[in-house]
Amino acid sequence: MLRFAVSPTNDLRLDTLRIALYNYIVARQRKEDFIVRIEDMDKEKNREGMDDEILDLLGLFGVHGSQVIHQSQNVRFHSAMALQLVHERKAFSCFCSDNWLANKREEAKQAGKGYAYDDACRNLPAELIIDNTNPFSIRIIRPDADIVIHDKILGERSFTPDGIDSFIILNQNKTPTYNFAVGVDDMLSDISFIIRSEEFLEETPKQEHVRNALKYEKQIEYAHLPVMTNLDDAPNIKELLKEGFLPEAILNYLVSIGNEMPQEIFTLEEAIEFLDLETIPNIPVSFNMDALKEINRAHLRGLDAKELSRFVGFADAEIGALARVYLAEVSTTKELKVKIAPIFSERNIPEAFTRECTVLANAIKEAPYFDEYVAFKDYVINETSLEDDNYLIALRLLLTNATEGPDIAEIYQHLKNYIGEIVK
RNA sequence: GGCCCCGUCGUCUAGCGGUUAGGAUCCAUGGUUUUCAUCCAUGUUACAGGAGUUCAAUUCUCCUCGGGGUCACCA
Repeated sequence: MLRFAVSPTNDLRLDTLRIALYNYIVARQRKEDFIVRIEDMDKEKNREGMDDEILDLLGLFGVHGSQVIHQSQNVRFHSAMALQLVHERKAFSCFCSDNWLANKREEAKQAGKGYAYDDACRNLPAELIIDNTNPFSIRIIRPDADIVIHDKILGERSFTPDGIDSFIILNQNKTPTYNFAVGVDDMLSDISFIIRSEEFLEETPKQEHVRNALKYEKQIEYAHLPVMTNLDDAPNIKELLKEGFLPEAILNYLVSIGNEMPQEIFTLEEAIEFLDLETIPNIPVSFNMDALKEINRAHLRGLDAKELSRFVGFADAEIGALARVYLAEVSTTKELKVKIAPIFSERNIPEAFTRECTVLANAIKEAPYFDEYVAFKDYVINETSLEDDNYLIALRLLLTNATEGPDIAEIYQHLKNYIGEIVK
């Protein structure tokens, strides 16, 4: 069982989607189930409806969970297991105040050392606990030996007890903390393989520690993907879709970034066939709009002509083929629309070309049908006896409503049946 | 600051002890296309720095410098 865990507090980001895709792809490779877990423990930050929005977006990318779990539904299990740990003296009540802990942290910083809780409350006598009316949290007792993680990408990593620390598993209000909830939930869902961003690497041994304390024996496999940087001013998924990027192109980009695949352009099904976590180098990746555009362009080129035409507001294979010609210079459906729409709109002829255009238009209206551009061009030139380069620009203006663009002969091939419509 | 990771053309990268250090892109030049663009050809450009180990280091080790991550009663 693999899972994608996401909190419904913010719009789905590219790096988060990347993690979802990897988990889904590997689940399919291993022929295991895949679930989505909504980590909705922070009631303050949760955004209404965000969970459904995220699920809808995942669906666009072909990612479907066999079930959707809301973490908040598991709180009774979290509480029960925390209680069990307290009974077994693997966890203890901590009465340390926020201020006091903050001071400790500051002291450690001044001393140039890493901070770890000093276990001050670990061995409080029972009577001190019973009589204490102060609020308290529950901490799990730190492990007494290093915890070693075997990672498909990073290899073997070990973590010291100090680094793992006697961390809090239940807040003062007795809600479970992140690492405890996640550690328990992955156990409850029988998760076998976890792929996540390397920025969460330090959390992994803590969650392992929780499961060890609960005597859970199944070994979960890990792959920590190199972090994706440069995302602060990168567009989010919804914006990219609006800009005219295809989901399959975004998927292609996110799976190929920092990961040498046997071919540059691939589909989800091909990714399932080719992806090999073991060959991913441990190097941070950064978002690159140009690379994404290039991949989007390739996916648009691969579309069936009629399908492509729908993205620019038509349902006509010929116009789709025309749009494909324009992919030489643009890379999103939105940009494509900007190129195609004027062709079928009223002409906007610059002053300098009005004479040529009028003459040419009259000739074209009288012209018979020509299958080839060269014959068409020779005919109208001959009829109008215009000279020098200007007539070419004028002709382009009449045909496309623009002074520049791709090879006009190629454009004519797809436009020749519409000449009567567009040259008036 | 502690701990961890990373450093190859301007950019994205291949490389896993012996390579003329390869590709893509950008840039420049030439050519095709009676315009622009496309397309084709050619060319310039890189192992962060310093010590080791070795017959041999871009590759292994250490140090310096640079970049990133992480150190919550948030998830």
